[in-house]
Amino acid sequence: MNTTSFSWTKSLLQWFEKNKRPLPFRLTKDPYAVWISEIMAQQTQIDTLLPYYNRFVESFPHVQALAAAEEDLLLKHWEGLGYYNRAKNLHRAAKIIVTEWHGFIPDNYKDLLKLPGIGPYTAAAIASICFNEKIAAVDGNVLRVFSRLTNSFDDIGEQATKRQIQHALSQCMPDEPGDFNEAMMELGALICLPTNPYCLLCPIREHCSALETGHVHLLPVKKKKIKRKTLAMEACLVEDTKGQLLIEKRPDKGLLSGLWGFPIVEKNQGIGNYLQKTYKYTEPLCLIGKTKHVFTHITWEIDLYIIKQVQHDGDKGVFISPKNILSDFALPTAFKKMLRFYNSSSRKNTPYK
DNA sequence: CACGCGTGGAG
DNA sequence: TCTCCAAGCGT
Repeated sequence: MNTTSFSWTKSLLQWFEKNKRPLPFRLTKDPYAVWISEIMAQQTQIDTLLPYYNRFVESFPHVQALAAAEEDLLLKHWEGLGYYNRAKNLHRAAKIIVTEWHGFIPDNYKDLLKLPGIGPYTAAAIASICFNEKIAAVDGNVLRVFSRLTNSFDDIGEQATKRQIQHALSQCMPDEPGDFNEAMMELGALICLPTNPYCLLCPIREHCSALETGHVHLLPVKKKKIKRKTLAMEACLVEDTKGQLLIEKRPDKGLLSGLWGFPIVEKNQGIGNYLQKTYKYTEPLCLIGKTKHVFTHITWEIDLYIIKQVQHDGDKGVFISPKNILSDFALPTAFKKMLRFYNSSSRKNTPYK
């Protein structure tokens, strides 16, 4: 087994040193900061997470602060970033680190892998960047770069392919494994793009099998297509006599679990029926607009209704002013759209779409 | 292994 | 408008 690093490693590392983006979490090897950034980076582009990262580490500067935080506050910091289970797993892991690891983040791949929310990619990223462990961090960028370098038509959607690539790269890590991993990802993010890659600017183009054979545009191979089902939904803004709106905490399982939102049900259930059964509201509903919200695997086609001047005595649901909903509650984007529409349409006739 | 799980940018 | 895709993980 050849366990020396690849011949192109040096060129890649030199390119990385010169071209890497100045990201805030690159200013430190603090495993806590790197951990947070890597969790946020899962399935998320770096530019998107930057403001979230800065706010998060300011509010929760160390693992003890994170472990002691209220989950609602944590979710508020995650609001709009998506994949909210990441925040919950981060919380669970923080508590485990405090109670079982004396507040120290595990310093190796194997132990990191045991923590909730940390899989093969994230464990490898933290272990290599913070603790110099020679283990490959294989994300979507690396799968693409490696497929092209080796002219491999293996399906990168397969778990087996990911394992093989991680194994192959891990056998050949240089003495700067963290830099190597980051360099591979940075190359994928800046040069070896999914479409129209900048091959002429690539520091390892002379070693690229796909470029040599003209297959760059065919790689990587990903067979599985996402199939998205459409659900017809009905949502309702329930307004009381003081102009406050009814919000509900979503169930603790499933889509957007643990966050807050306005009453919403599938159309065949009927929002009027739901409100009457749950809150005994009998005031008339008025359709005020239609919109669509697209998740990874579901599309909601939403009919938005409103009920005005609802009488309630406090025990029938949580009523909060729109301003305080925005400032104090973690509201997913689908519901924020409704609130924006509500705020603007009270002054002028804005189409809801 | 297949599927559930958000959102925003780019072509 | 539609599709893909992004520093993936849990079940």
